[in-house]
Amino acid sequence: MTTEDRDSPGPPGGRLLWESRQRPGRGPRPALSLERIVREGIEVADTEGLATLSMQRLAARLGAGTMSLYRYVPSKDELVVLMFDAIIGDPPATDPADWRGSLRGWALGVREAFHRHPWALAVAGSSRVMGPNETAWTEAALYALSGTGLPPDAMMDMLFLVNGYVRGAAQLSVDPAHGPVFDLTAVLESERRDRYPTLLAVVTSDEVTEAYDHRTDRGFEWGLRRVLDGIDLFLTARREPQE
Amino acid sequence: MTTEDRDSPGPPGGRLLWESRQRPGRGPRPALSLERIVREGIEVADTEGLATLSMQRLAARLGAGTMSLYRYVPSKDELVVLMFDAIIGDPPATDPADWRGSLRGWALGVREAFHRHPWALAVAGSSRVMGPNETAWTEAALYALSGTGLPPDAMMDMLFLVNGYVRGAAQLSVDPAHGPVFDLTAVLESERRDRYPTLLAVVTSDEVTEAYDHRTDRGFEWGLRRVLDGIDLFLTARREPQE
DNA sequence: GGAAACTGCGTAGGCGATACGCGTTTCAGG
DNA sequence: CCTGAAACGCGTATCGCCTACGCAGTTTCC
Repeated sequence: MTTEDRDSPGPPGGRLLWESRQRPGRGPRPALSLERIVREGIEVADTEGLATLSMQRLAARLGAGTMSLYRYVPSKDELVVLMFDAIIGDPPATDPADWRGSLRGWALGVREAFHRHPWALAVAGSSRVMGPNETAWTEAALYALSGTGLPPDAMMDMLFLVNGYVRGAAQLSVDPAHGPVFDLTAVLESERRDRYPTLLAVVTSDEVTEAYDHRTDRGFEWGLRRVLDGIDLFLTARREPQE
Repeated sequence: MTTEDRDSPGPPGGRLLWESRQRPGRGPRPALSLERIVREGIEVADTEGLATLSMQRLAARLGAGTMSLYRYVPSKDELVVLMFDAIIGDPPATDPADWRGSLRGWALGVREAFHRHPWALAVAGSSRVMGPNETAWTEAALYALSGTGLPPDAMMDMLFLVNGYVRGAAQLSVDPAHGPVFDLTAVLESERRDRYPTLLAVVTSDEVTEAYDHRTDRGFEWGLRRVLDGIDLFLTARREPQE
């Protein structure tokens, strides 16, 4: 991380996320717009990484002075949060009658967003105000679960479980810095390599079944199926108390 | 993240992680040691967050000049990676005859480390060279799975699944900035709150079953059990091909 | 025809990482 | 011993970044 971690004492206000902005009549017409700034920020983060995103570079790209951006955004952190909510977008439709299919689509949607915008993973990991879109995703997942008859906190937990898997798996298969996720060269060259016999056997094995590759959608879905199976088992057992 | 996301173009070299360091005879005795610097860095990150960790502050704490640290560490990024491998420590013992119990202990161990050192989550999410300890954890998990008879890549996948859940769940229950993980006040005060009926019903519900609380070990284990159940189901089905 | 409400943005302050080089310490080899 | 090479501590300086402040120009309202 290069320290990209923005973790300030308190999360940003999020006023821009939730309050409706209206332009007052007075004053010159703004040359930029919040939307354009956010869009360009996403573009930079996508192509060159979040770490290289600076207010000066962003302003230059927009043909504006650095400080002009601060007429639209109170701070860089707030901008990043806005970028995050923007790329998350709208959740897919979910159906309480089909929690499994709904959660599957939901999970694939989250994963896709993280794959398209690797920097978003780091943002998701920071404490922040949830934006309208992210909240809508939460709502969609809970709605999908609302047909299961689970108590509220158990629903929340299902969400944590699925969300946890999606995030973790994405983190392992997405590289924020456009490099290899697992760099094992150091291990292989180390004189201590015999401390890791199983790992070396696995890594050097020629036997590669594509179905399991987590960098592919199929690999991701394979793991997701295990998670949903686990949930299913729980729900079934719950419906039929003693067998 | 406040941007904690340190994502530079390439991961740090990791020489210090893997190469055995030996002090040459020449020159004055070092006043500091790599161990002491790493330890103090962890201390700062634990108590004040990774974002507040700067080379100057760290040096001051150690009673040294800022640039003295660079005699021990090539860059701050490398230091952070060393800190990560240090806090991960040694994995618990695992047993191929009991993959489930082993993976459970493994997962709890990872979770505990992340809870003790919240900043480590951000580091784990960045691309980096795996250190000896982290590699040992990987080895331990694969060793636990080596008794299942799965092909190598399927073992890797199991590891991804469990690791994914652990990371994701930790991320959701650990706050890197010592604040509330979910800040819903903005949602509740928003005029758009009726867009999230299920969420609001769940959140405002009085019904709280502690068993599901993911911030507790019990809640975490509850989700973990679903994951392991899913794996178990897969292994069983695999052993009995057509029922 | 002001005054008020905005706008763009130059300037400057403060902090952080770290390259460079100097003076000093220590030891190996003569 | 003595001397030069190897290491060490660290002051200085550069560069990049976020952002507070304030000014000058613009538009609208009364």
